[in-house]
Amino acid sequence: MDYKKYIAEKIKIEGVSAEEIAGAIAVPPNSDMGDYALPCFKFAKILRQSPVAIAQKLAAEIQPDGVIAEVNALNGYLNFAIDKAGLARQTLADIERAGAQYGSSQIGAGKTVCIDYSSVNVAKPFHIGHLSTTVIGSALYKIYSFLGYNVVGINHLGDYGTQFGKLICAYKHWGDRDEVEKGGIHAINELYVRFNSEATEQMQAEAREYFRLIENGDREANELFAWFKSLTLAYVDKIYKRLNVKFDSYNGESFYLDKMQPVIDELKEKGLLKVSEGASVVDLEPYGMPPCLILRSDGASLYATRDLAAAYYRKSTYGFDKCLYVVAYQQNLHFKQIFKVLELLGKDWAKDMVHVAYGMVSLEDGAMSTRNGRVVWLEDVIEKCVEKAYAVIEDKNPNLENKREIAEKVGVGSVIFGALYNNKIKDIVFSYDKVLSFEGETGVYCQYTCARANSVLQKAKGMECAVSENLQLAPQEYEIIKTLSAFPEAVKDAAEKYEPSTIARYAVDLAQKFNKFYFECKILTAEDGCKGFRLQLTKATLQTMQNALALLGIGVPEKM
RNA sequence: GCGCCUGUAGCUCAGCAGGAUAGAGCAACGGCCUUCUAAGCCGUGUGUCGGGGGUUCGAGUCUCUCCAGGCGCACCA
Repeated sequence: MDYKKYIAEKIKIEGVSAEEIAGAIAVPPNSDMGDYALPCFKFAKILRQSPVAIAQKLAAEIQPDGVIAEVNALNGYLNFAIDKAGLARQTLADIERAGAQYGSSQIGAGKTVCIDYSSVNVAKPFHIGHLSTTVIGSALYKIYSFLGYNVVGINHLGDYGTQFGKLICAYKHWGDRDEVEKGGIHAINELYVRFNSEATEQMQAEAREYFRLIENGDREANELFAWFKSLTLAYVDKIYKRLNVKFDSYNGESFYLDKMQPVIDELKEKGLLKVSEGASVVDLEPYGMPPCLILRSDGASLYATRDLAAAYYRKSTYGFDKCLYVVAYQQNLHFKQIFKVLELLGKDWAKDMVHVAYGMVSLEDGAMSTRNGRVVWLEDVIEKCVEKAYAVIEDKNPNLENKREIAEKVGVGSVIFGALYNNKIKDIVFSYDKVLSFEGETGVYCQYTCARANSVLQKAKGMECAVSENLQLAPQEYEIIKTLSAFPEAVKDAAEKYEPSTIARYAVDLAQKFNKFYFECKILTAEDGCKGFRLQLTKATLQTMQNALALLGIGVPEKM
């Protein structure tokens, strides 16, 4: 139920619509002032009365009913307290009925969203710099699906470029089939790194030739390249499985090679393509941007060309209503240019393209650098977190069954949660101290809260679960109810802002409120009617927490 | 130089399309396990919300300007 709307309809102010009033309604800073408030200051001019007088007058006009329990005027604010027991019954019933679907909706029914995320490069192992795009994109995938959208997850593979000529060259000189087969992506990456530090002029020339061979369909070169690609995919797939991430398409850059010409032709037809300094560009000067490079002076395509072709393909194949690119903010300009070019091409769907930009990851001693070996591999981070989780279980709960399985959920959850907890635009300085911290505002804290709730519910099996007729809510209970009832809104908010951290923050908030309740109100030893309510409250909290964490790709162990 | 982003407690960050005394976690110190998992709970302290103008009844939130940091700005992706 939309309380703001309900309250707004009760308030009559001449010349002000119910919608405007609903929009003005805020939440008081302190819950003992009420649940909703209408500041009356802006009506003072229209009504030619003081805000204090307006609030008092309105308070006298509104009769409490089954929904609004109390109306008060205070310092120019009109405060509303809603019927707590009513909200509690409604919320618990909603959660009971919807279960794992609580918080979902059908607002996206019939609409399609494409999300481009993770987009790994062939032959490059995952490092922590790839974590943000992967988990943010994945969370958005789950959030939009939850809201009823048809979602297409796209891993826009970096599988085209001169670096693959270098890679083949390096392999031909120094590589060994068995070693690469055994070492997988790290072995390939070593070859590439070695090429960059040791390659002679002669080899550089060879590399260019190999790249040309790939492009011209040479069998051996393409077989080698396909092999490197499959090794890469096998490697990332393992990580994706652990992180609960999936894709519907792995169409990468090379997929669009034969799809660029129509775009280039159209740019020419529409007179958008100009030759400048030998290259073909779209002039964006009138829009305050540098030109968008479409073809190099040697005629080769560029990043932008392939991205335009990909946008065309996605629009025609999926008919998206929205197309998201989860890519770091370094590429702000690139996407602004691409979107502008689409607009100039007359594509009205250019407005549906969104660059979901996020901050950069660096290390405490500066930027990451594969060359200097200053990298933190994602698999190492995950492994360390899982090990730490296992050690903590060994220490605190050594008799648990499935310790490995639980440690996996806790460790992986911790990695994901850490990457999603702050606003995505913030830069991150990676530190093991931080990811390995399992206290406070962490994923582990949320999971632990669930384990507590689960444990109570286990012990309550077979107990009477009825809620008493004259339900009186303790403040701690009401705080939880309010938070639970706000979950659907939090999900929508996260989707609108492309901001999964909203969900992560929500989960911590709910956990904090539950833990306070858990500590201050006994559940199992409460009186019958009260106990029934508290058990349902516990169950609803657990369910909502599971739903929230699931949207982030985080699992919840029953015990830990 | 131009453009975009960031600047809130010692540290890491929240702050709902401006609203009532600015909040969490970490770190520090002090309490709480013979009673529902102490990966927890409670308490103590700190803020020129980067600086300065402006709009407004009201600005951390909007606007202008300055400062600091990050990123980007033609043939890489």
